Amino acid sequence: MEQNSRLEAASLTPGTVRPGGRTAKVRAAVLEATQEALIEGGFHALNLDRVAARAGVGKTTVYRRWGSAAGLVADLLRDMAEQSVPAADTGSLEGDLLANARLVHRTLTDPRMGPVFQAVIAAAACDEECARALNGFYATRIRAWAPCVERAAGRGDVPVGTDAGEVVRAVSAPLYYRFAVSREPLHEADAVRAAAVAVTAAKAGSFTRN
Amino acid sequence: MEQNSRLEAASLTPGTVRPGGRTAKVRAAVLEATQEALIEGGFHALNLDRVAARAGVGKTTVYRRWGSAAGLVADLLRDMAEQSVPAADTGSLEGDLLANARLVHRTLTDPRMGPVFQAVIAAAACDEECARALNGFYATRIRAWAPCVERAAGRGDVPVGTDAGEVVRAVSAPLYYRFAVSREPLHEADAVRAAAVAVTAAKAGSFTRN
DNA sequence: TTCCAAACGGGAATTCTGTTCCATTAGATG
DNA sequence: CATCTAATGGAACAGAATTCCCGTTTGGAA
Repeated sequence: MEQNSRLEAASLTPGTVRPGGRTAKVRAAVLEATQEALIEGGFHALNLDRVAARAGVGKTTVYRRWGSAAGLVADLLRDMAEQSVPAADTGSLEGDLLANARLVHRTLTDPRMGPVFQAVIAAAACDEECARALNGFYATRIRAWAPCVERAAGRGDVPVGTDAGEVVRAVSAPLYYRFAVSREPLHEADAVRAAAVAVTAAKAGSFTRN
Repeated sequence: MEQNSRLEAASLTPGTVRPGGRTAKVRAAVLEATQEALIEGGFHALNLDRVAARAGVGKTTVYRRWGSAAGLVADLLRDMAEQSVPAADTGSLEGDLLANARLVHRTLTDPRMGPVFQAVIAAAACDEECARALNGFYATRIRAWAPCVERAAGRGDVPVGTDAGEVVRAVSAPLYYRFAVSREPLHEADAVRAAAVAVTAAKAGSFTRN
């Protein structure tokens, strides 16, 4: 019985019974190689065979543990979600949301991070598991930045009942829209405007619940 | 010389020398089949072979004229950009932007159009030609809706110098952000809020140029 | 109406992607 | 430190995607 369950666990998700040492090294190398491949060729060009070669790992291992291009990206997203970046606390809603807008702008225009985000958005559009992973990634980020708005509500800068998450989303949305949807170039001014619009609307009570 | 240029044109872009009759029928059938395939399986599962079969067309033709999955989507996008939908004119900025927000919401949640937009966003993230085509599609839509904001400026509802395009983008952005980036469910309330936020910020002058 | 070549279509040949088998390596447990 | 087996890696294999070849159809100009 006990032996059976161990066998079952192993056959279902390789890499979970012996997570230490080699297995962890392999995962790190594969995710690193995946990210490099996404930067160079995007999601469509992601190839398990080449990822394995670049990671210096047998391709059988990659096929067994991740199964598909989408599986690789989903795992990369889970890895990315764990690396938290601290939210700002400048003392004013304007300052905090501007810091957020600049961070998003800097990330999306970064020559390495930009292509990675293009790729994970594409992967999420192609695969349900990736979509859930991407959703989790942003849920984490939104939760991390919501306190900025809650502090502003505490100071009386925005109405009580303001949906903090919605305000945070409103800052990112115009930047991601240009980046992934309308495919227009992103400028610093877009980040400044996004923050300003969110602050104005929040103070006017456009984000209150109900 | 003349014969040479004709030959060259034919070898470069099949379907441009004799665009009438059969060629046009084949294109229509292939783009229709492409859309159906995207609805069913998304961009990642788009297969030139199956598209050809579904369109009732030789697969050689599809490979020759479109070359790749990205080529098919890019042409589909050019076709979609040509089909214009008229913008609203309700007499108020609130009414016009709410109509726009509802239209976007309805489109993205439509069981057929939703998957198509997921697919073209994914394709644009994978391929430069698709990215340009998608950019052209939204440039057309934004241009079509900008007059709503310009009329509001004429009425004195928003400051002179308000960037009409930016206001229109601001309405779509939160909806597309949920749809394609954070992958959260879209509700009617999101559309209403998006329109309200854009109106509030526009009236406050957050979208003025310079 | 006639003619020419653009565009198409079917099938073979090729290339590339993904899968399976089995021997080898190395965590974990006592 | 000995043992057991999870996890890995190389190689052969199977299957799908793409290209090539060449005959057929058809749009459009004379």
